[in-house]
Amino acid sequence: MPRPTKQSPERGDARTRLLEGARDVIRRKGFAATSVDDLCQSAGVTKGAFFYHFNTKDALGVAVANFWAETTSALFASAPYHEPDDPLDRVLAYLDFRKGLIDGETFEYTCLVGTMTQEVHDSAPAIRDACAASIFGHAATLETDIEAARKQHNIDADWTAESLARHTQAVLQGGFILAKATGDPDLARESVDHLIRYVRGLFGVGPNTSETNYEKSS
Amino acid sequence: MPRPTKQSPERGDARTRLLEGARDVIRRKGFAATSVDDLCQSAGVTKGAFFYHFNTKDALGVAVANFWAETTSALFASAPYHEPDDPLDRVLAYLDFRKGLIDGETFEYTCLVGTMTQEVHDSAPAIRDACAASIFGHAATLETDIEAARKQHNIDADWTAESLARHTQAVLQGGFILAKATGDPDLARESVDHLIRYVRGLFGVGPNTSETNYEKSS
DNA sequence: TCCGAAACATACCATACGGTTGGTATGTAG
DNA sequence: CTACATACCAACCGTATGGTATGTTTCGGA
Repeated sequence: MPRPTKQSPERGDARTRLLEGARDVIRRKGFAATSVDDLCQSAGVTKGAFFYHFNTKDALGVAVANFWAETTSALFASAPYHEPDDPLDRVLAYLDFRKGLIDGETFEYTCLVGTMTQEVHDSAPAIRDACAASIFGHAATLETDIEAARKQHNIDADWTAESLARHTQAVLQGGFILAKATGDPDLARESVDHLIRYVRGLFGVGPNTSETNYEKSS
Repeated sequence: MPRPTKQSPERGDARTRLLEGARDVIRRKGFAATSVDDLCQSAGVTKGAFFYHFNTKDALGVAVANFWAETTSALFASAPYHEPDDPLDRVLAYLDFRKGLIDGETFEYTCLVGTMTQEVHDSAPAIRDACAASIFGHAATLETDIEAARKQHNIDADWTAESLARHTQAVLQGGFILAKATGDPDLARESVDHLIRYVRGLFGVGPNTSETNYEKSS
């Protein structure tokens, strides 16, 4: 049973605070450069609490990757891009939704599991696998709509829905890297625009159909 | 004047060996997780040699990013994809060339400066800027051919050559992440295939023109 | 042949790191 | 009220780390 801490009883239990803090700190500094003390400070707990909930630092890495998978899948499941009847419109609305998420500070919109994958792919298989499950699990949710769109629009494609779904994730991940290189989220949005143009081209639709615009109004 | 070491007199001077070792070790383990001792071991030198050539670990980070920029630009400058007369064929040949480079172990084909950007973008501006210069400097070499192709083929585009050049780098970087997540280079090649299909679509050419195939014959 | 600087190697230091230990407050079941 | 598990805290430990101080080798030039 989680119990609130004396210092901050309103912020939830220590384990959740550690995961939320880790999510943000690791996106700023990376996994290896983030010390256990950093993680404890971001959560407002001591190392005793940390190692009570996680046996090792790597164990937190796995846990925060799973935490990321759960929270993002909940976000996407409740997002409005599922509304259109045409599955192609849902795919395009998804991409527009993703584009709208790219806003604010770098650590706010970049992908935790993409970042961690880069770092630990060769040294921490458990973390890498958890990250991969998050990435490809999300891609699978998109694959459904892509395949439905392919059938509904009678596209005789030389590509698979699976590969296109993965490609969307690759474009997003790559866009994040360019954005990090300059600190400018426009570079990530720019690649999403190219991706949208590509998908439209695959399905033979023009640059302006009538899907809802989900971009932030800022 | 560089001097060969007793242990390995044939492998060149210590500074170059440190840069070459850093290039490979950092691509495996990441920058933060790579210790100075790791770097010294990979080069077969001691810490005295390391700190004689580089004041700090971060200074090596900047140096290895510049080293990467120099060596890769030399590789691409001498690559055969510049041969076609049609600039569009050069662009497509470039993408085919990049696809052919994706082979072997993960650390052999992934991008050093993309990896380092992810890690240090918020904590080591000097390294980040050196990485950004490498990425966007390379993209600029591609931009020339794209712009020439756009004019030659009379494309009235709603995209710029600059943005498309950056997008190619984003796709490659994103493909590397997916490849790292699974250890399978096919995932990176798959995204390049989508990118090639996109570029063909932008210029209205079919799936099979006659550019040379630069893929490795392995 | 001698010298001095460049190019390393060796030994060492202070600190930060991941992890451990012992203890304490709180909740809960009987 | 007892007994015990959960959830956390404070202090500590051994080691690895980035960095330094100093010694040693190599080599071109006077």
